Amino acid sequence: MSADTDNPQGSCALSLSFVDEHTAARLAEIFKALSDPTRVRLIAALCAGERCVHELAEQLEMSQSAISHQLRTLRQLRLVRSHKEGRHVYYALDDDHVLTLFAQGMDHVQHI
Amino acid sequence: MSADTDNPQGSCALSLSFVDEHTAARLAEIFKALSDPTRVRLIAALCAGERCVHELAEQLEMSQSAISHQLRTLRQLRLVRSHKEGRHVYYALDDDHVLTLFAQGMDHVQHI
DNA sequence: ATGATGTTTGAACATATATTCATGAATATT
DNA sequence: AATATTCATGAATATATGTTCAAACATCAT
Repeated sequence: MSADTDNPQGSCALSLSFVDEHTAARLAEIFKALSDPTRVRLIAALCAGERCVHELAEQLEMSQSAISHQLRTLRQLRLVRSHKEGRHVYYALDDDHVLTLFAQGMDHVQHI
Repeated sequence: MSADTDNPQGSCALSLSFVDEHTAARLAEIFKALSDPTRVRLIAALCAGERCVHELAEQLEMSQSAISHQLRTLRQLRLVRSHKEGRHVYYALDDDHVLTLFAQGMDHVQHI
């Protein structure tokens, strides 16, 4: 069996198999953002629309500080964006890409 | 602004926003599997077809032990499957779901 | 059998991570 | 002004994770 020509996964597989270390690191970073249950629940909550920090803290029944720390992680990785309205800081999914990625993960979980 | 009726993300968002803790944990687990650069590179390598451990170790220029440890993580999360042929253990992506999830991540990275 | 090859496993260590608590900054209310 | 609310930040701690090394296991060849 020749491993080099063996390609059971389809035509797009070839380009995916050439992932340089930098890209691999960035990919890992994105997935790492979603590798924590709290952050998963935050993303899920934001699928329904934007929310401010204390709303998210209530919904997840966690301290405001903990939520803020996690939102910071999500913010740094551009998975969410925020804007201020008075005292409140509203968070929302950065774009539909995040939702698609998240939904794909859900698919996988439900598929197993 | 009524947060409950605000839904700028589309119709599928509602169901995604109701993610119980167990599902969140499983989702996080899946994403965690892809949250390490080595594992990302492994998945990428396997996109081209099945490979045995020492081939992957050569390609990634890492010790066989390190590769084996990471493959175990991926195996436990059903992202890869393996079968033995003589002394060799061949690994492959478990199904197309993995490839789709991975490709979606690539999309996101290249989109930012 | 003996030795060589391919893979897995366990233990130990260093690093990374999430969480909590305390504090500070900005805004709103009285 | 004084106070309360909302959020961000830093430090400390406990836990989790990746890596390395050594040893064990399985398979094959001689």
